[in-house]
Amino acid sequence: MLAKLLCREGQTVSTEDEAIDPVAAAEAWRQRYGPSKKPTINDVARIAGVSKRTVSRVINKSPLVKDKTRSEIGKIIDIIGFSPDPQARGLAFRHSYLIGMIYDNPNPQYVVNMQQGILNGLKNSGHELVVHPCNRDSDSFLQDARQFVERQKLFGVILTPSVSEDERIVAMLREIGCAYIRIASVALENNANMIVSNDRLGGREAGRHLAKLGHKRIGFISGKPSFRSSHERRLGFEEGLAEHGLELDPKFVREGAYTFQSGLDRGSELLQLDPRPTAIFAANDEMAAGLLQALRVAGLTAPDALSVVGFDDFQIAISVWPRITTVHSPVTRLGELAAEKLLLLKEQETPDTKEGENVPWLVERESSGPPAN
Amino acid sequence: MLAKLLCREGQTVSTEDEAIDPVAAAEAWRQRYGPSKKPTINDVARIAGVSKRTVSRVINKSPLVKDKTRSEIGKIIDIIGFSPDPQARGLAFRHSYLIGMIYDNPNPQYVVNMQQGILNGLKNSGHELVVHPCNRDSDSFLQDARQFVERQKLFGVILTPSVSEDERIVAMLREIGCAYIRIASVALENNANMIVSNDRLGGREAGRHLAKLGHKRIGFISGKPSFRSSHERRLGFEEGLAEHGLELDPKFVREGAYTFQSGLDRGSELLQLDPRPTAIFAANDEMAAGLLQALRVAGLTAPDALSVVGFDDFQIAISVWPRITTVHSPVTRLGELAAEKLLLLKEQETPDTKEGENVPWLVERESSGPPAN
DNA sequence: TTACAAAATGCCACCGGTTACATTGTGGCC
DNA sequence: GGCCACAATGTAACCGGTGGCATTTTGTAA
Repeated sequence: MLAKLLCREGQTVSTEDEAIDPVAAAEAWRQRYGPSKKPTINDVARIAGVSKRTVSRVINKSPLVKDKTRSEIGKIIDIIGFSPDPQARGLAFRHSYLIGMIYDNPNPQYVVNMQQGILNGLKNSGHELVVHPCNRDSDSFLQDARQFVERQKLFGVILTPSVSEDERIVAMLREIGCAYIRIASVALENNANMIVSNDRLGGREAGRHLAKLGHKRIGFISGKPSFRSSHERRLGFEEGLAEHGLELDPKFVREGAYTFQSGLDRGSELLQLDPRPTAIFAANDEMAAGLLQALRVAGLTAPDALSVVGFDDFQIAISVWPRITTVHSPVTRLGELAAEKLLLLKEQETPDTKEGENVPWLVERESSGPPAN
Repeated sequence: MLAKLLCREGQTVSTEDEAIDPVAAAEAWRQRYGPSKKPTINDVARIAGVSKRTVSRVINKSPLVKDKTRSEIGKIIDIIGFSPDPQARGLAFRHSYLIGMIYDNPNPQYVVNMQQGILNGLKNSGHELVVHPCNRDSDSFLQDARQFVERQKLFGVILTPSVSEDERIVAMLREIGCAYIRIASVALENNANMIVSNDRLGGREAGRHLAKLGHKRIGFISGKPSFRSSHERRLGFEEGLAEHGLELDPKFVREGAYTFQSGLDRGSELLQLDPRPTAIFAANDEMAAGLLQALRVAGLTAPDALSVVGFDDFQIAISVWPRITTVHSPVTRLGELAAEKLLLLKEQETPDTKEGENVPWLVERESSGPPAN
């Protein structure tokens, strides 16, 4: 009995070696301060009985920490709910945990899908998304962007079309050493910094589709020439036609502006031709919808009078009748990939650049069919 | 000659009083470090020959600084291009310069317009916008939001419908002491924290419009009952009708879901009634577009067979034919007001709460007209 | 000119993390 | 057992600002 007691005491004394049980101490701490107190690294260090430097090492996954120490500190962190202050961390690291999305794409659905994708890719990484719409024609465009990046010491930025095609901003980012990912329809540089949407392949699908349906007089409505995607979609479209021995007749080609109205206007022009085309590929859904409108105005309907194919597969493609056969562009996925790549970029883990991962695909709906006759 | 020299020397000596010319010193500094060096408060202090605390006072517009000192420091700041580091500042102030936008509105155009509006309101304030889409039905909804706010120590958040109508998140924000502005269709609390869009007044316009056109059999397609705006729009609509001695017949009322498809489906149902309504107010444009679709499917056209009025005045309202007569809701402006109010909220300058500032207005287009007969 | 309050400024610690470097513990080897 | 290399941890300064309080300067009345 006495021996047992002594033994116990002995144990108690021996545990002084590692102070008291860290788990108990952490729980006591949480008890004492209530559930809303936000702990700091100092609290963790005090509870664990180590210096804050050691806690810092655990946070940053330094290999220089003994396993036992690491796991104890880890437990404490879990129990008291510590998470390092991004501001303090950023101050020391000389960068923030903010990702900038710089864009000038006027299509709300593109923007929102892209944002959602980026956020998916950022999830649980401790980073947040800061949005920065811009206007490339503004005099202060570059300066604004630079200030945005430098003031917030952004972790990195993601550029979407058409800003992503602007070499000035890329040069600026490189100059100030800001990590960036460019999302574009085609590789514009070293693909470590690129996510490409392969619009050309999508255009090819559209071309194949109309060719296979038997169309011969085929038209195209482009976007503004300053939009690279429009160019790519056209190139691919022509490739798709060429596979079937067809080519685009310049008199059936018009320059639109990615807007509903331009699709309506250019579409009306094309419909007045004699003979008119039996199928038209519009470089985006918005214009395809305008084109359907033009048909209606002209007293015609798709697909019997004219097959219509769009590009993007946004909501509008299924908000009109007939619903638009279109090329689906995985915008959300692109955003996700961009975010993931950006994070890897900073970890020096040169991200493996799988080629052709994002390929748009055709979605057949009611707006296209075989030509009349 | 000698005197002159002495005089010069004398001046030089006398200026030791205020060290050397601050402007010259600042320019020399900028020369020495090149254009890309980012100055800190210490650089400014050193150049000005004062302590950083004084510079800090200038930055924060403390009245305790002599005018001369203030203007000298101001000049130096301009010349070397100093702007305080938000992270360091935030660390000391225990908050960041980030505004969160928490939203679950599925309409991309609403989201983008709102973001743009908020950014307009934030312009030149040194604050940035961090976006946080969420899902109110998720188990981790509250926890995610809380972590978002606390981790980034957000300056404040802006809530849009329908999160803005969720009392749980508001309670949480209040508990952790985070400033917030709720944007909603109607005042839900003390209006220091509210921006109201007065959807009821917009609905009233819609009601008046159809009543004035002479319609008697008038229908309504609502949004989900969980959306307050839908309720408000309906109330206003009924008021507008009532002004002309009309009331909404329950058999002409259907519950939609703010989606194109629901407009199409509920619209088809209403069109099959006999007698069918001669006018229908859809609680948003998306459903109004679906309703137009339903008309087309039924072989009918607007406005002769049916007048259609929508709400929002988003792109889709002019991307269909006939273009939709709709109630314009100034979403961008609401965002701007919310941002401004949030900034004022923190400055304690209780923002003056002009009532009825944001009133939706009717935009007449081709989808509405007098009833047949 | 002195006295003294008020205005203007400086000093130092601190916000919550980090890096550079010093120090202590540990195991292997002779 | 003693020496040494290396693993594990601690110390102090720093990132770029801020608060509290002490100190100096200024303006004004006696």
